[in-house]
Amino acid sequence: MVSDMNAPASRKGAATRDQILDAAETAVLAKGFAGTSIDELIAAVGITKSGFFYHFKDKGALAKALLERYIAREDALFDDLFSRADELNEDPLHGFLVGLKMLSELLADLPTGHPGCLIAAYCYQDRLFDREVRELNTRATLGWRRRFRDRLDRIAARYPPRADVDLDDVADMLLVVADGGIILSKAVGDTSLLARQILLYRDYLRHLFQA
Amino acid sequence: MVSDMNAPASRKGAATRDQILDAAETAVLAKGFAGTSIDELIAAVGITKSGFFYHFKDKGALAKALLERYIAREDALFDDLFSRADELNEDPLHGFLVGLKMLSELLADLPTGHPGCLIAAYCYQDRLFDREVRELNTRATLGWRRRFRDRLDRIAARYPPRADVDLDDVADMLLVVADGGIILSKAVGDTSLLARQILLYRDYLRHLFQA
DNA sequence: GAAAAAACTGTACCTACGGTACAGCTTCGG
DNA sequence: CCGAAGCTGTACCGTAGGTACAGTTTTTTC
Repeated sequence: MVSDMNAPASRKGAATRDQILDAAETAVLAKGFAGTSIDELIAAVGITKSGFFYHFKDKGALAKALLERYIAREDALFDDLFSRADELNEDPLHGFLVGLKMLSELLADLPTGHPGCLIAAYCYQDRLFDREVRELNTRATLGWRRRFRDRLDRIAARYPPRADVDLDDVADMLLVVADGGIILSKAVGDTSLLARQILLYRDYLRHLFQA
Repeated sequence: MVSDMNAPASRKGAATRDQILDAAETAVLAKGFAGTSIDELIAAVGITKSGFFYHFKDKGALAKALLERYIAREDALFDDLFSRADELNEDPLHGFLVGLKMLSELLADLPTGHPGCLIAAYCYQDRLFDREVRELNTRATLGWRRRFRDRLDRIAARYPPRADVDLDDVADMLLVVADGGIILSKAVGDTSLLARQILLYRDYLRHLFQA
């Protein structure tokens, strides 16, 4: 192990920055962006206001960094989850169904429920953000549509689907069920609701391609 | 037309109050509750700050009134829509499917897309509100679950469903698809996405009870 | 181990907003 | 023409976001 932390490595500032982002993510998902004060974040992390503005030039930069990190994490999660499901299964339909089962179980294992989707939170406050952040939101969503659409295309090649459903819509529906499931989970205070909704979507897919 | 505006009628204050609520609803759905200032509301309506506080004792009272009005409107919309669908159809399944078709068309006809669901917006900012408002949110959601669950029970009596799906989950799924569909519509800037997602849910119901 | 860069602190100050308090004015139905 | 509803005007307070910038400590690099 000649090198292991040589690259842009071991900057101490990155740790503080991450702490700020952690505190901000929790707060934004619970109180909205405008409802989250910089003062509460620096209190949570234990730095001063000047320290905060050293990392982020203004609150807008925090918003952008928060979303970028969230998108990267979700991407990594989907990569990991569905590539593992693929390894276990040759058939594209079964692979996707296994991936959805795993996703559902992962969500069911969150003891306090899903913390919330930043994309959804930002959509309901989009006038607070600049064009750049809104475009980031759109691009991420379209990227996930494409990701699932590609899988559906591979499935459709082997299991011809009914002609009257648009596969982009079916791909979107996973995101729809996830985001809607998070909201309903929060609304009724049922942490397991989201996981069951994912299974309903899975059930729909089975109907659609195998019936 | 001896009487038409005699009841508690023609209070001038109610009109102003409604204007405040209109401005607030638009603003809250675009910028969040904390991001909506009282100053912008009074500017939009053309009253003074004192005028605002005459109608609402504080911002929390505005939040509550906003949600109460929203819930009442949605309830009225569902009442109207599905009772009309019932009149056109004897069969409970066909009645529900017709109602969903009508809902989808209604949503497709909104030229600027759905303005957003206050329930969802409040869920992502629930720490800003007191217990009362959060409970209002929960009760409304459970009421809608019950509403759709009742319809599903009537359908299930005639068309026995598969045993492995919970009808509460299927009822929830309509709210899930609606709330998630609104978010995805906003995220990708496609005003017709929501209507198509409702039709996918409708398609799932057909599969579930008729396959 | 010293220089340089990174990661902060401290102070001071400005504006906007939520909220309070309260006195006064106007409009309109009975 | 009285009284209540529906406001306006003024003044004031605390908190939050944000700016500016000089100074200090910690870390990295050579």
